[in-house]
Amino acid sequence: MKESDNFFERVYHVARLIPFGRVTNYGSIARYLGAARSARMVGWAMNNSHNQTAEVPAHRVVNKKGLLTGKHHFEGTNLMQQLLESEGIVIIENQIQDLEKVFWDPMKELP
DNA sequence: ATTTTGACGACGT
DNA sequence: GACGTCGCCAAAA
Repeated sequence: MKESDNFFERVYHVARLIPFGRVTNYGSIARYLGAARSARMVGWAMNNSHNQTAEVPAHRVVNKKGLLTGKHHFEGTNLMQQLLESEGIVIIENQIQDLEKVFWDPMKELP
C-alpha cells in the first residue's frame, strides 16, 4: 500500500459500489473523485486492480459510449461481456444496449 | 532522466 | 457528424 494508492483505492471503492445489473463510466468515477479530467487514471487503476486483494467489478465499468473497451484485459475475449449479460445487461458488438437504463452515476446515486 | 503509451473524455476543426 | 488534438497523471521502456 502506497500513499499514491489513495486515489486508486477510491476508484476501487466506488467501483465496488456499483449495483448489480448496472454500469458506469470512467469519467463519472473520476469526476466523483474530484479528478474530473483524469478518466485515464481510472482506467489505469482498473488495470492495477488485479493487483488488489479485494475484487473489483471492473467489468461494470465501461467508457462513456457504453463500449467494452477494456474487455481485452479480461480472460478470454468475451468474459466481460458474459459477466454483464449474466447481470441482465444486453450487449451487442461490445456495446451496451439501453445504456441510459443501466447506467449508474455515483454523483447522482451516492450522497 | 526523457519519451511513449494508455480500460478516457472534452473540445476544436 | 466524423476526425484530430489536447489534457490528465502514472507506469513501463
